[in-house]
Formats: sequence, C-alpha cells, structure tokens
Amino acid sequence: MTGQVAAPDRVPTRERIVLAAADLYRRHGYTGTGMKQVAADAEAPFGSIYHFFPGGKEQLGEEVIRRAGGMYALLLPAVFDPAPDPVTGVRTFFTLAGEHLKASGWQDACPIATVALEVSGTSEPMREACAEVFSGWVQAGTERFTAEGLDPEQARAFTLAIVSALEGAFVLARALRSTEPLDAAGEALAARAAELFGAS
Amino acid sequence: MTGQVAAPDRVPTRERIVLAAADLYRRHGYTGTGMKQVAADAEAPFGSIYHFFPGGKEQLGEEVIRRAGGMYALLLPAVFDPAPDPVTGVRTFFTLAGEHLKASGWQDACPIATVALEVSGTSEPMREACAEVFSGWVQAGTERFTAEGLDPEQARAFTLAIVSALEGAFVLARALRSTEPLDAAGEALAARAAELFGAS
DNA sequence: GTCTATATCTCGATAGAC
DNA sequence: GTCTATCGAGATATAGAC
Repeated sequence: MTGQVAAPDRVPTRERIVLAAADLYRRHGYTGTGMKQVAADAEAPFGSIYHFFPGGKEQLGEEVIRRAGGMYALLLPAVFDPAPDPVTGVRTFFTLAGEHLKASGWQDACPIATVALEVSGTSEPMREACAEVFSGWVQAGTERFTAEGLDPEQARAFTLAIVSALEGAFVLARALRSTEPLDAAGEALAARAAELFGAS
Repeated sequence: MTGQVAAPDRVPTRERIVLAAADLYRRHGYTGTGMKQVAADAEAPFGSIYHFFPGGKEQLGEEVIRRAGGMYALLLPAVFDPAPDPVTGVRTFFTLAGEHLKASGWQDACPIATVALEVSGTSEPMREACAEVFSGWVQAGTERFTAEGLDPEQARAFTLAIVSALEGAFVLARALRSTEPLDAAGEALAARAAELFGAS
C-alpha cells in the first residue's frame, strides 16, 4: 500500500542517462560524446552519472552498448514474424531501416557500429560488449533461418551477410544522405535469400 | 641542375602528417585522434601541422579522407584485373580484406567508414568528403561491372551492395576478432555475382 | 619553414554540502 | 541520492623566436 501511481517523472534517472547516452552515441560516437552532454540531455545532475556508474565513461558505454543491442535485437522478430516469407522479410528489413534513417534526418545510425569501430582497438571491455551484441544478433538470426529450413552453417553465414550488409549500408547511406545503399544491399540479400530458400 | 637526388628524408613533412593521421584515424577514429599525436607519429613539429593545414583539424581530416579514399580505390582494379572472372574477383576481395585486417591485429579498419559514422552529423565538410569518396568507389565499380556485361542500373546496385557488405563486415570482424563476417559476406556477394553474370 | 612555449577551453573525474 | 564547484590532464589552436 505504498501508493505507487504513475509519477510525473516516471522514467528513473539512471534510465534517462542510459537513453540519452545511447542517443548521443549514434549521433556523435563514443569519443565524441562528453559526460557533461549526457547529463544535460538526460536532464540529470552531473554527479548522478558517477553515482550510478562509478566506473565512469567506460562503464556507462558498456551498458549502453548492451542495452541498445538488446533493443535492436527485438527488430528481427518484429519484422520477420509478420512477413509472408524470408525474402520479403529481408527486403522489408532494409527498407524500414532506410525509412527510419531518412526520417531522423540521416542522424540515427546504429550506435553499436560506430562505437565498435571507434573503440575496438582502445577499450577491451567495450570491444567485448560490442562483440557480444553482434554475436547475439547472429545467433538469433541463425536460429530463425535454421527453423525456416536452412542448415545451420548456411543460416549462420546468411545472417552474418545480412548484418554486415545492413551495417555497411548504414555507413554509406548516412554519408551520402540517400537510402540507395540500403535499397541496393537489401535487393542483393533478398536475391540471395530467394536462392537459399528456393522461393521466388 | 639543382642536384635533386633522393634525399634521406625523402617523404616531405606534409605527406608524413597526412599518412600518420590516416593511420591514426583507422585505429582510433577522428574524434579520438589528437593533433599532438598526429605530430608525434609523423615525426613533425607540432606547429608544422598548422602551417600546412591552417584550417586545423577539420581541414586535415578532409584531406586525409580524400587521400585515403583515392588509395583504397586503387584496390578495385588491383584485385579484379588479375581475376579470371567477377565471381572470383568478389570472393578474393573479401578474402584479402580479411587477411589484411587479421594481419594488422584487427586494427586496420577502413578509416572512411569510421570517420563517416562519427562526423556525418557534426561536420558538413567532412561528411561531404566521405560522400565523395564513396561516390567515387561506386562509380568506378559501376563502370567496371557495366563493361563486364551488366546493365548500368544493375552494376550500380551491385557495387553499392559490395561496398556496403565490405564496410559492414569490417565492423563485425573488428569487434568479433574473426574473419568469419568477411568470409560470409564475400560468399553471399559472390553468389549474387554468379547469378548476375550468369557464370558458375 | 621549423620548432617551442603557451593561451584557452573542455574533458573525465572527484569532493563535499545538502 | 541530488547537485555544485572544482581539480588536473589533455584538447585545439596561436604567437613568436629562430
């Protein structure tokens, strides 16, 4: 009977910090994002960051990567479950990614990819966090495509190709300010899917 | 008759600065690379950077991107010219990329991709430099594959898919410390090439 | 053109009042 | 737990002797 109703500031401070950092990472990267800016965007006092993340910038970065990775993992079933077949699923995945990127003013790239490129040679804990996120995506895709009829090796290789193409197309699309790379990559992978799954 | 023999310090200061910065960018990114570190790695006096690049970090970054982009563009004919057919060329391209990345201790990613993700939302001049580099690659690939029998639209889409897959596979490979993403992406694109070019 | 010293700013991180 | 003031280090950039 503690009277837990939805409070006005329903999002806890710690959560706001993680969300704000995730948003900044995909716009400016890890090294380009300052802790003061995170605090400002999260509307949290500066000291609260070090209260919740005593490990500092690196600990915050690790958690942001894992959390963002988990959220993006939800997109896989969200797109593929309603799709009539894997070929359509692949094409839709790339199309939606392009629409979202364009709608954000070419700002919202994938935070994991940016951070992975920046810190893979600098911070081993963060590199491992990125690796675990990618591994999780690949494993989820492998299981799905295996269930849809591919043998596990094929399924894993195809998933790796999809994730790679998606991340790379994001890079080009963001720089070129065009969805063309995402459309082209999606088309190529959809054709590969048609070949693998034997559909048209 | 000015006696121009190969001098001991045959690489000019300005050149050393650009090369050192390019190397640092692909290891630590743009924001993660300091001007002092560039000077140190280039074995150049700190002030010389601002003598040659009065526009500061951004001007240096722009030139590094364009120069590195031009160097990487040379790899396309270097790999595809000796290849017996486009399918083999595609596969070789991804295989060599993986071998190089691994040989560098998973350090030498593509500097353009890293910088493109970091600054596309921050610095318009640098975003344009990245876009021009990518456009150049895509145009070169389009011309080559058109000459090999594809119609221009197919050739352009296929080139975009290749570059996207390559850049994305680099991201995963660097984080996972494995060439598996590059091999899988190469396999998928080689299969697509076989389909497009009608070879086996 | 080369090189050093330094100005100015912002970074990540900490201390301590409340 | 919240918030402010501030530290020391490192950043970019500049001034000026040589």
